[in-house]
Amino acid sequence: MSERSIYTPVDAKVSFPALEEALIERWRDERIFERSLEQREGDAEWVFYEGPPTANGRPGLHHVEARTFKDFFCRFQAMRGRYVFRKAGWDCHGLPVEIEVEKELGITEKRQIEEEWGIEEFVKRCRESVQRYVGDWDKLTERIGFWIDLEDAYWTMSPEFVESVWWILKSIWDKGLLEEDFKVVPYCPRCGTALSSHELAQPGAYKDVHDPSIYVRFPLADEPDVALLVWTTTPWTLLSNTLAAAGEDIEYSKVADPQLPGKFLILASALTEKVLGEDIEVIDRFPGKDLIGRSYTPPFGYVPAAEGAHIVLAGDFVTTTDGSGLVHIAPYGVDDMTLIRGQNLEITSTVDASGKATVDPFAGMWVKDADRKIVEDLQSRGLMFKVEDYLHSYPHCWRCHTALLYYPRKDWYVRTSQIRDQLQASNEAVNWQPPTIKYGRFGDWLANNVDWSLSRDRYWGTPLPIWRCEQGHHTCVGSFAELSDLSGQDVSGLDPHRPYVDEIKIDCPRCTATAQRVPFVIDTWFDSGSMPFGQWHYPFENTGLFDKRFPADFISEAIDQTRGWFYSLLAVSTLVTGRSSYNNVVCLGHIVDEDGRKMSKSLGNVIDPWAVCNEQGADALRWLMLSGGSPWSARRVSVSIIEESLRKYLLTLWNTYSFWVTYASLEGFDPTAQDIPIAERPEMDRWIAAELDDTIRVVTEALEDFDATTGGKRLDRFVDDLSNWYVRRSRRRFWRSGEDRDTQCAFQTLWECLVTLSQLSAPFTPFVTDEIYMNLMRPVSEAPDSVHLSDWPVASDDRRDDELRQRMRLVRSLVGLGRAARTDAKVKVRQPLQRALVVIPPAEAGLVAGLEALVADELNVKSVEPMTGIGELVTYTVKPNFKTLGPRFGSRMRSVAQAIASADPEALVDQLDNAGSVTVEVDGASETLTAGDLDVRIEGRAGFSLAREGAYGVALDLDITDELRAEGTARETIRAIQDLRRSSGLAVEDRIELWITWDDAEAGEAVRSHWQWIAGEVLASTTHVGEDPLGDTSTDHIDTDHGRVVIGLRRA
RNA sequence: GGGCCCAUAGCUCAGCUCGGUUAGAGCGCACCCCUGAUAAGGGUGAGGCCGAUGGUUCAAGUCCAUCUGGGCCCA
Repeated sequence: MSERSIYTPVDAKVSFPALEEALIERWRDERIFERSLEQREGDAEWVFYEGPPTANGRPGLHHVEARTFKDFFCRFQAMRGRYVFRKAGWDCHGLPVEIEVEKELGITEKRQIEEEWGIEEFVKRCRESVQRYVGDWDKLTERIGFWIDLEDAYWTMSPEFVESVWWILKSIWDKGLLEEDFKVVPYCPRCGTALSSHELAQPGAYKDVHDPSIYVRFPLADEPDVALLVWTTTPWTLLSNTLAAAGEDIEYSKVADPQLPGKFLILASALTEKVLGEDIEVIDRFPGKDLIGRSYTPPFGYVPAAEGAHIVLAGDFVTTTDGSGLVHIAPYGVDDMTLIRGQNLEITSTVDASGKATVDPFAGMWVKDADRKIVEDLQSRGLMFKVEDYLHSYPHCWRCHTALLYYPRKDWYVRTSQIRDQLQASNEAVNWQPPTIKYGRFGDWLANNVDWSLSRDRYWGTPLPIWRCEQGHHTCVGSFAELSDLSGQDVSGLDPHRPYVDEIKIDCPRCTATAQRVPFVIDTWFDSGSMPFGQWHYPFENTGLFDKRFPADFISEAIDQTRGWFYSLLAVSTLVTGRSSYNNVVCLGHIVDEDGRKMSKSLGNVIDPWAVCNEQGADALRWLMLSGGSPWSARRVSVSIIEESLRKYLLTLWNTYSFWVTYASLEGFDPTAQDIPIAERPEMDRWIAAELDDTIRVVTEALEDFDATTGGKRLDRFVDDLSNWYVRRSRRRFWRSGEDRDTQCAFQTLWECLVTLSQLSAPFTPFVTDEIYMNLMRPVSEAPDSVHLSDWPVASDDRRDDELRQRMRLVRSLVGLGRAARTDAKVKVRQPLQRALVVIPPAEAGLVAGLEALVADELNVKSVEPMTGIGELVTYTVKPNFKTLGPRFGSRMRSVAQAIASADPEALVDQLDNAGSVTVEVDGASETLTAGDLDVRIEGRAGFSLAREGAYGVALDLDITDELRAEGTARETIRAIQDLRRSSGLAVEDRIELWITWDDAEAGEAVRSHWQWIAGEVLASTTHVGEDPLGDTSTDHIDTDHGRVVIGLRRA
């Protein structure tokens, strides 16, 4: 290494994990994140909202995915000059937390909480539970380079956050949209609470289960020999059978009961065969409306006989896809409840809140257990027609996996269905990524919006701030100050959770009776949906900050949040402000394993993010997430896929960087010493600069558009161009003397590319890019202390050169053809050849001008010449260009194609070359076609080896003269010496003493005649031509075309 | 039962918005090359009736319909 080196030597065998950890230290020590914010203070804000995770478990790979995307766009916008405030947040409340604590305490039934532990202790443990893993989250967040303010995170359990939620609820109350109502809700009997519809939308909620499928006889009251054949899969609901429903437009049949001679059954005609088999004696057929209003005898007597009960009603939900076309109605279904209400009937429930039957002889039995008893009971009374097994998908509690019951309860609702239009209007203003979700999954959800079931009969949550007096008056409290006023005591220091808040009594403002808080807490999704307000304790504090940072420019979560956070955010802010709280949302797919299966502990296919960070590094993981395929489709992740992402991009980038630093150190190059304008640099430099410029344009546009993949793909291609074409072609330019202007251009160009590339890649792979940027920029005094403090690169017309890019594309495809020709002829590149003959359409011939030397060098030929006398070597095919001719000729296209096919191709090509256009006869009319209308292709004539593609071709002159063969031998010798240098452990800049002998005169002549060249290439300062190597040298030999050559060398 | 997404090389995925007659990458595989980035790098090649069937069109991987298989969501 030169003493003049100003760059830190680069280890080609880099350990990315170690490098990343060192950078985390540096960023922390030098406050890089804080400074990245400080330097943008006062600039236009770009607002990000963090969807708060529940930190009561360790973060997994899917969390890394979401956090990578969040970080990515924020970093990009920050480099673009925006002030991007990033406040972390934690979702603290809710059933998941309670379940976790229940497990810890060994609680299996809800009542144990109050009876055995007490609410105070239980809630205290919930609070501890959500704090337990925050340290793990913080560590991983830092490790993957997610820059977010963890110090000043919002916690949904903080009194300030709770107060903001109260304020929101009060404003909804004031609009008359917060009400108590009787509704059928999915209810978890184990957790003892109703579940919201978006809790039902959680992954894993629906599971296939086996239930009994039973057909029961409901004898008609006035015709006891005839029974309605009623179908249900929940026998326990028969205990409170209230009504039956039929489809008005469905045809029904009266058939002989195959089990009871002399009796009859009624069921839908379409289902008779399915239910009864083939031997059916049909007595009568009639439309469903004939059944409406008829009375029947219910299977049980628990529901009191009343006017309007136990009759058949019309139900538009009745279908003939399953069952019998006759549906039993009990208050355990949404449709059911509507019918029962319509009859003004009392609701009779035979099941209690823990899912146990309340009527003898079934009292105390868990309903699913009671099913069997009920079936037996019906059988003994001759009412049971048939019992089958029914496999269907049924909702379960997403946390405790208990099968849910649909249960009528009094609960508190937010009347979101009344503002459905507003919700849809809010959504209208949101930009969704991918766009299909906007009117698809999410739009449908809004269009079918149902009221938000808000209250939860639980302990750990934001308490519903509604106080009820003995008269039944309700008072909604919107702040702690208001509660202090109403209660006559200062509650400002109070923990606003159960059980403390339950002890605060107020005087009812309407009747002065004592009022007590209703015992509910609220759906935790309402908390997270309130974070735009709650994170600032709005409107009690920070109103200025809120105004500046509402709505968000960007949020991102996985697709399962469509009905979770994406909905709760939109709904809460629409309720409060009338608009959406986010403008852009990037929706991510799930992480699945290599085989497309979900990652789960039971399958043992979970990838631990820490293991990946320690083995491959966070950059590799981030790069894969951001650049590998559509983010919203399920993403297959495996260790080998991550390793591939590492090798393909990061290592190539690193090698290129390492190459530059190695030679810049050797040559003592200073990128700031001299600035040669782009226009004055060689074509190769102008080409890569043009590619760089295009990359800036494409990446910037893609990232502005929330499209990480397109940006990543462009960077990937640029790195490939840079490493595998620019550096490969320019290598020698880096090892001449430092004064040479061409060398200066090369160093400068590659330096610029690497610096800009490090900036463009910085949001993707923040670690390695900072390492590269810093080492390259260190000599530049005014450079910022991190790539993340630098400004995003701007495209420039100085660098832009689309024509040069096109020319290089052409050259590279000619080189590819030349290589194919060599492979075909089995002549290795090391053997020089005299000529390459190229075929290019005349219109494009000019494009190659000036780049022939490049092609020649790459193909190791002495010259590149246009092929003449082509006619003898190739045949032409001329095809129509359908893209231009199709629209012009429409249905006549077929005739045009025929005319072209039947014309003589050589003549057409001649005409084109001479006149620039051709004339063909189409259906009697003359049509003029230009070069663009025709697609000319060539084929090699038989017996001549030619690599060709479309209208391009390359042929090689395979005549190897003695001279060429000698040069090939010399080259072979050089390669062998270089090999020996390396295997002897010499450094690239070491000079050597070289011995060389041979046992063949021709080989000797080949070596002698190229001796200067050989010695120069291998840095031989002392040479012994024709002498046997001494004993202490490294030796090797090569078998050339001529004969054996022996070489020996040692450090000079 | 309804809605949405997906189906392209052995594997992982582009391309489909806006139809054009020769469908692209990477991995893997075969063969080969390069050697002053070297426990790296590169090239060439084989490998596809673009899930199936109909339809629209001069022309369909691309648009439409139906179906099959997989996934997600809802009832």
